[in-house]
Amino acid sequence: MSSQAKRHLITSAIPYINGIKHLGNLVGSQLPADLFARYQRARGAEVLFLCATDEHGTPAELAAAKTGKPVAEYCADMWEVQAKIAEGFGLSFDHFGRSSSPQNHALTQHFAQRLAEEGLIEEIVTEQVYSKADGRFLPDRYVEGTCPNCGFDSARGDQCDNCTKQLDPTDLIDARSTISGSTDLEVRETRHLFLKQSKMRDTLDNWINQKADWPVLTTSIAKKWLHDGDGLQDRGITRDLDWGVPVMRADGPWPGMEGKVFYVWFDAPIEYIACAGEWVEAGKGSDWERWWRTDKGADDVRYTQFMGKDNVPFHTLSFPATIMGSNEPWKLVDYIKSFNYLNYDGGQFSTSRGRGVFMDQALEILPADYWRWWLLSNCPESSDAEFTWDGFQGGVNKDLADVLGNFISRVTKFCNSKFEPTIPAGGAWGDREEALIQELESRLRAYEAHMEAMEVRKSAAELRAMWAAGNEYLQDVAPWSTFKTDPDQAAAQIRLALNLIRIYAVLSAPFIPTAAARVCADMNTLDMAWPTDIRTALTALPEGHGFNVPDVLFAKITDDQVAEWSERFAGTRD
RNA sequence: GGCGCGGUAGCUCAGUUGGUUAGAGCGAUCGACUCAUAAUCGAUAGGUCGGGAGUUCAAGUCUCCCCCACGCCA
Repeated sequence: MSSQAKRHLITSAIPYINGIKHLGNLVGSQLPADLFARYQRARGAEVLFLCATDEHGTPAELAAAKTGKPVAEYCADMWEVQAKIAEGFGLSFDHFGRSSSPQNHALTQHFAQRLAEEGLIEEIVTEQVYSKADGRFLPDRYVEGTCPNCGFDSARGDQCDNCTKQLDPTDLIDARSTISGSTDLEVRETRHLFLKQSKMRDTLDNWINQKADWPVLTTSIAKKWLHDGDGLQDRGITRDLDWGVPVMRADGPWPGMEGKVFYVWFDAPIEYIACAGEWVEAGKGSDWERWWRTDKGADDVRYTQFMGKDNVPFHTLSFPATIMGSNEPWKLVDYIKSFNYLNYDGGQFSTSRGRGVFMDQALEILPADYWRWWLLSNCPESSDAEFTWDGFQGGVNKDLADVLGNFISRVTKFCNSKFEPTIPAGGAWGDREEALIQELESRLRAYEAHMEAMEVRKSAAELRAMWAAGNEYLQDVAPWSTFKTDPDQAAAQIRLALNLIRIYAVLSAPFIPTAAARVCADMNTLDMAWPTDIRTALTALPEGHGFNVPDVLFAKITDDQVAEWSERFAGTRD
């Protein structure tokens, strides 16, 4: 890749503060983003990898109320929880921020003012359901009642789940608040700010049309929203809530907007930028504008976003509309990598039903690398993917335990028993070694190209093939046989194999960082240099270099465990 | 209902701008080896590429219709 960028800004879709995410959420954004960030760092690029919690909105308020905590405290606590779990999965964020940060408040208000100055904000009076008992306006989906169409008694204000008819809250018969159950509701007028996305439509359309190299999933969703029906619609960017960024201009109050906050979809993506400011405030960096302002050094940055398909409209349209509409030199995204959904054993993961494996539970039962490997090597790239316990057990046991783990085990133990726990001297390479080098060189180039292109599954397959090549080599040259007649030749063979272990650790680290670090520790080396030239890299550990014979690197998942876990995580199915 | 993504070996999936006998991993069967986490390596079997029509010298790969699954509908 001659055009390889040297500076990478990478963001993962920011998870909502309300609760712990499941494996489908993880594999749809944070995990592949981490893979890419780790790979780029390993290749020597300068990387700023950012993520945060998305904290505003009604669901957070309600979740906090349920726990009896003030919403700010609830969010602070849940941020801790999510940050700790992210750390457990080895997600190497340079900073894990919060959309409720002062930086985001300031930037959100700044963008709103800029958009207003550019004529892209319109004030519109709308009608909203107000609950006197709750003392608040209710979002459509928090109003329930009987569907006027089919008679279903739990139809929501936005749609009836029974007959799928789209509704207006005022259509409902015997409407009630889902928060308190109160039927003391009334329709009140309220004034809100709308972002005039429709004025940006042609600009966005032209921009998307230039992105021929983006995943079809990304562009098809964007184009659908641009061209479907009447085209891109203006969107309300404010709400009648307490918890959020107050609707103000950067330089003062916004008359008529007192007591209102910006809607979560407006402030959440701005947190990508604000997070860089938090990164500086946390003392981890010194100049965030160098990453985000093309007039201040960010013109050579390549910015890549990772997200699930449900987030694509915001990232292809709404957020770019905010950025472009500001008419300021902010860095626009260069590439949007989007993912489909991961299903759980024939159905969807379900938070409400406790169906499927959630991030905290996953870490309780197995090391992060097991999940990282399987999720990434089976990630929902071209279509929805399926998690099954059989598939997970088979994949992990075969790839990690048998192919990689056992290779390390057989090589180190053989060396230890026939020689010493030291890289043995003697012998020389021949044709078989040359053939192996050729194969690895060729596979490594393919691996690099796939990683650069964020072809996650293909990258994993290529990496695995490199692991397998080591086993093929060993089987061919059979050092256990050559040792009997020509110990020097066996020494040369096992010396190569021991060096291969270090190379595998380096190449595999983006996928399985913890195991890779452990292997390097066992091999007694700090040399994590990318093996650009395989031939040279195969001599990195010199003759006489001592190592520790490692314990089992990946214990296998047993049938009993699978039986127990499939029962435990099945949830309450109907 | 509209739109979107798919429907390729038992399973999970690759298949570039249409071009010789449709590929991989797992699983299965057989064999080799015995250093290793009963691991590894090799070989074999297995597909009328959802169905139908069409364009073309040539279609999994383009066009139209239909069927099925999943998702979205602000």
